[in-house]
Amino acid sequence: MSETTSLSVEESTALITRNLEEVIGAEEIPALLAQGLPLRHYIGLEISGKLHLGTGLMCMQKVRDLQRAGVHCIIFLADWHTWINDKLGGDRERIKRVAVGYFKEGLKASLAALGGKPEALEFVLGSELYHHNDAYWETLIEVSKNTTLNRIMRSISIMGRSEGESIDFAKLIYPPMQVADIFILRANIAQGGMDQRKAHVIARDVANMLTVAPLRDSTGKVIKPIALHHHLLLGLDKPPQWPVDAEKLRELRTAMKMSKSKPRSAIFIHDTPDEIRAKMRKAFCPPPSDGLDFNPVLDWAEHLIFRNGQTLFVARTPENGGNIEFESYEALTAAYSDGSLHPMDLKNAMSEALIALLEPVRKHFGDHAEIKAMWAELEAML
RNA sequence: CCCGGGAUAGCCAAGUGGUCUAAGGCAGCUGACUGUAAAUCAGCCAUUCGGUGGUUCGAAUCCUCCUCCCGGGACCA
Repeated sequence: MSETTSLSVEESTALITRNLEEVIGAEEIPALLAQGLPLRHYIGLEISGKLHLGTGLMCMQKVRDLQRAGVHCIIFLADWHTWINDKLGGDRERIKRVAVGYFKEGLKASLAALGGKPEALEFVLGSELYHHNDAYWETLIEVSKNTTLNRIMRSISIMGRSEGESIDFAKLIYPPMQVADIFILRANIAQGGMDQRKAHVIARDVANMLTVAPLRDSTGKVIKPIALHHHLLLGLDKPPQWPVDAEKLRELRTAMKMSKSKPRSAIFIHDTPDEIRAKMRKAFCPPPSDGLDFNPVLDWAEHLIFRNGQTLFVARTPENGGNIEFESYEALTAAYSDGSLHPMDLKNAMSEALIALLEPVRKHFGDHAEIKAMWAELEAML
């Protein structure tokens, strides 16, 4: 508790904004910190299948940073959004059980593994937030009245659906609901992957038009939520288009990301060491001659190891060059580029690094029968 | 409720009475080749065609009933 208050505005700002793909409203942060406004963060998660590293590690790394910066962090368990988006069979009771069971435990364990404070997390369940909450529904209407149908239709990519896809009407309610969530949770910081920016941009655009639940700073002035967008980890499988056409990168990003619906592309937070080794061994890992940009193994090394303040130890036989430890991503890519680090050695090193990083999570799921049962229940409904 | 169109492997999809123990593609799996993966090559991958009853020597293919999906329309005192 004392560590959070001892940070300067600059230090806090740096923690809040580091290691992100994009920050919208970065210039507003120092002022909010300086005036001592309590910062409330939010990240909304659909209760879809198993938790993979994108959620467990990428999302939670930022949550850890925010906690260290003194921000109150809220994990919004979006059971209604899950229902709307046809995940988990659309069974609301099961979704709710998985949310407050498996999901909560998985996220807490992941955050703990990254050095965060799971006990300080606030979990909010969508269905509970909405129940008997006039302000929520009023805000939903206000958000809707201040945006357009076209805008909403263009934003359905936030739910992993492509524009032009045939959808039922409920899916159009999803984006404005997500925006309303932010305001009703009084979150002045909204976090999500790059795929969530459309919802966050709408939130900022309508922020000044809301009358029921506007966000305010300490002086009472209406403010917009700061939007933090973290990197989307590449899937371990070959991108749908290879080589990647830089022109089409925008659309391809989503197709290239790790996805639980493509098991080969993802590692889950409680995968066993052997599963991790097997998936990593099969991972797409193009040679340096193909460039470094869309290599998922390097991508993971950068975002999960180095940006997490760790080093990468590569155990090699003497004939393959002997052991070596990389202190930075730059050093790693330099070695990979000049051919002195073989892809297989890189993969082996990443496997062991991830196994070690996820060890506490596996332990959490393995040691407690009750938590293991939650996981089993989820597996059974996939 | 009415009209029309559908329902074939994880997905897309051919096939409209026998040669269908169901083409092809994607995905997936295995092996070969690479000190990784990818690419390439070889192999595997529906005894079964939404369910039911029937016609027939013989049905995924024709008929009955049922279930579900899609499009349109009707109803809306």
